[in-house]
Amino acid sequence: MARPEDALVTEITPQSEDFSRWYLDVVRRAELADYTPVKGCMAIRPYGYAIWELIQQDLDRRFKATGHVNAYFPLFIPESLIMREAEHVEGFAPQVAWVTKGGAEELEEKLVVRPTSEAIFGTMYSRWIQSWRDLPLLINQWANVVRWEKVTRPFLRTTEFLWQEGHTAHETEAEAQEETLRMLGVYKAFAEEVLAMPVLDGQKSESEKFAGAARTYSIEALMGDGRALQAGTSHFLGQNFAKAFEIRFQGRDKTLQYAWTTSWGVSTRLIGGLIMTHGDDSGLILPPRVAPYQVVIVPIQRGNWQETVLPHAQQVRDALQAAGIRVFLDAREEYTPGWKFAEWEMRGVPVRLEIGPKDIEKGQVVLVRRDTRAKAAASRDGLPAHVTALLDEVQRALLDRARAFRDDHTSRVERWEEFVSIMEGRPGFVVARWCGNAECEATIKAETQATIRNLPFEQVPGGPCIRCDRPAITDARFAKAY
RNA sequence: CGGGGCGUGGCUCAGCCUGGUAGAGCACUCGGUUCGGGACCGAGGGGUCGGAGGUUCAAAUCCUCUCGCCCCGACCA
Repeated sequence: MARPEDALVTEITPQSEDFSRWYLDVVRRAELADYTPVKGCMAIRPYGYAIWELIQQDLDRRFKATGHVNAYFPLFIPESLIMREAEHVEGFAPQVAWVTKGGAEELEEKLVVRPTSEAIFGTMYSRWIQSWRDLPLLINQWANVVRWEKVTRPFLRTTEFLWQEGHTAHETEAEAQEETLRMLGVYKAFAEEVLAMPVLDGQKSESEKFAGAARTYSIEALMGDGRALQAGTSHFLGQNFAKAFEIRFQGRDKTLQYAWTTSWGVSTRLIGGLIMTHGDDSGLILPPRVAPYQVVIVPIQRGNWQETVLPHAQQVRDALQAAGIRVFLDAREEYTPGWKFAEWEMRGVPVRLEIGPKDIEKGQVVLVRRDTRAKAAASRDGLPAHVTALLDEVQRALLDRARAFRDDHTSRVERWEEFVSIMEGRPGFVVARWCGNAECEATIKAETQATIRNLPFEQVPGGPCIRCDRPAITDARFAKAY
C-alpha cells in the first residue's frame, strides 16, 4: 500500500498551484533534476540527462538528414557584436549576464554570456561567406545559453539551459523562408513522433516574435493543466542580421548581395513539456522513444531466487537487449518488488516486466504498461518481438491520448464573453479572429492573461476581431502560457 | 521588481503566539525475518534551527537587517 506521506498530489487538478506542486515533485522524485546553490540554475541528474541525450540523438539525425552539420561557437560575446542589431540588443539587454573582469583585470570591452548566438554566428558567417557557391551554409550547435530570468522553474525556465541552435544563411529570400518552415516541420514531426506531444504550428504575432527576426514561427503544446508551452521556434531573419554583420556574397549575377538568414532552436524545456503532457498521479510517463529504460525487469525475490529466478531474468534481459530494447534488470536485493514497481512508475518506464517462480514454471513473464497499467502474461517464446510491438503501441497510445486531450481543450470562439469564461474556467487553446492590432492583443492579455500563441497557417476568413470588433485579418490561437 | 507565504537532520514537517535540556515520520547504518503493489522487528548515526546583528541571566522562539525558496502579477525557450 502506498503510504500517504509518499503519495503525490492525489489528483492532477487544473489549478496551477497543485499542478505546479505536482510538477516539482515529479522532477525531484523521478530524479530528473535538482536545485543547486547557483540561483536559478538546476543540476540535470543522470536520469534526466539520459532523456536529453535521446532527444539529441534523434534530433541530430533529423538535422543531418536535412543537410545540416554541427559546430561550436564561443560562450562569450563582445559587447560591440551584440550591439550591432538594434532590435536584437533591445530584446535581450534585460536578460544578459555580463563579464566585466578577467582575473584581476577590468576588461576593456565587456563580454556577454550568450543568451543566443546570432551575433557570433553572424560575425563568423561574414568571414566564411564570399560567393553564392558558399551558400547555403547550414550549421547547428549544441550548447548552453544564459538568460537572467526573474522567475525560474526546472526545465521550463532556468537561468542557464541546454539547447540546440541552428543558424543558416541562404542565397534567396525564398530559400531562407523555406528553410525556416522546413525546420519548424522537423520540430513538429519530432515532437509528435518521438515525444508523443501534439503541437500546433503557426506564426508568432509581431509582439511575440524573436528580437531581430522578420518572422517567427513556433510549435505550441498543451500541458495537463490547460496552459500552453512554446516547445520550439524557427525564425526567418530576413536580411536583418546579414546587414548588421555584413554577411555578403557575390551572386550569380556578379552583384554583391546580403544573405538571407534563419535560426531555430529547441531546448531542455522539451523535457518539462514531456512531464506535463504525459505525467499522472504516480509520476512521470515516458514515451518509449525517449525512455532511458524502455523495460525494467523486476525479479520476484522468493526463496533461493538468486539461483531459481535471477538466471531467467538475465536471459530475458539479454534477449530483449539483443533486439535493441533499452532494458534494465533491477536485481537490487534491498528493495521489495512493490517498492520497485512504485519507483519505476515514478520514473516513467513504459513497460515493467515481472518474472517470478510461477512465471518460470509456465514459460512466461508478466508485462505491465505504464500508461494504462494493463497487466498481461506473455510467452517467453517470441518475447522481443512482442515487447517491441507493445512499446510501439504505448508510443502510439500516448500520442492519441495527448491529442484527444488537446482537442478536447481547444475551442473556436466567436463571442468575447465566451472567450473570457473559457480563460476563467477550463483553460486551453481558444481559436478566434483577431484584428492584428498589438494594443488589442495587449488588452486581451491584461484582461484574461491569455496571449496569442501563434497564428494558424489555415485561416477561416471574414468576421470581426474577437475583442475590438474591427475587421479581423487573421485567426489566432490564444492560451495562458508558461 | 511589487503583493503574499515559508526557511528547523537527506526529505516532509511539529515546536515559535506565551523565551528555559532540539522533536516526529520517512530516508540512512548494522543484525535478523521477508519479498507477485512502496515489508516487519531490534539496535544505531546524523541538526551551532538559512545568515548577521540586537534584546535577555537565557533565543529555534522576541526585534532589525540580509540571503534563499514557493505562490500570484509585469519579462521570457
